[in-house]
Amino acid sequence: MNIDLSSMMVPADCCRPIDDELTASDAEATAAVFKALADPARVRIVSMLARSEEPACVCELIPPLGLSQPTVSHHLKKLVQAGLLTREQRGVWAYYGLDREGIERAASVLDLKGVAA
Amino acid sequence: MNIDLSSMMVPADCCRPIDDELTASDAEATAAVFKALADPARVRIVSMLARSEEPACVCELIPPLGLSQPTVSHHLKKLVQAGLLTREQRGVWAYYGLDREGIERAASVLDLKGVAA
DNA sequence: ACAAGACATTGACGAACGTCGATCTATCGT
DNA sequence: ACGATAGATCGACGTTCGTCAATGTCTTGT
Repeated sequence: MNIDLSSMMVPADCCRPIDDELTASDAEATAAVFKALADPARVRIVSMLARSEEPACVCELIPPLGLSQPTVSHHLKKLVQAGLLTREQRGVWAYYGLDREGIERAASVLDLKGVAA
Repeated sequence: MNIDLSSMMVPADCCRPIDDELTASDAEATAAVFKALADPARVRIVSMLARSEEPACVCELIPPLGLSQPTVSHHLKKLVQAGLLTREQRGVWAYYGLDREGIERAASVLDLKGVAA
């Protein structure tokens, strides 16, 4: 009682695992970048810096965010660690700017063109 | 002892708040999408579906993920709610596929071209 | 009608996260 | 050297998240 699997339209043999071409560490690294953007405050920070072109210091960001200074510093650190922001010390002030390269790298992950057929 | 502020190279008048052109709810909505992608398992799910073109049923996803069935269902629900995946019931099976439109909408947020000068 | 299978939902638990007040560090002007 | 200020770090708190076992729901075949 052999069955020709190739001729079946509806796969009764569902549940054959499809291969994951993404390593566990690759997925973790990608998720880490999105995790950095998974907070309203950090989205607003990136949004503000994207429109200012020139870097901004921390004190400029605190009022519009409505958060305490330590909290803003915390978010900025997360974004720098994710490679989305750059930090530059100018005297007493710390200036944060967009890491265009990092942003583009994150955007390329969502690029569906060139993937699959 | 008047001071000409416009001629100062270093802004002693730092810390003037820059305006946030993104509403709080807008930032929250954007963050919600990234939050859906802020997990290694969900990144792998999207990655797998991006390469398969045709939707896949849950049972196909469980083995490569190495997670329990309820956990996989949980992740799939999150991705659907974020507008990144579509769900279609075919008999006993539930087929999940990429929501290309949703993915592109998320990617457009990271698009720096057209923003700032 | 009934049993089996695919998937969703619930409840519980530990880990990670966002937030703040308090404190520490570093830089500048006097 | 000192006081003032920008920003980072620490410690603690409540909340959210990822995970699983157990259970529920719905569809299919007998």
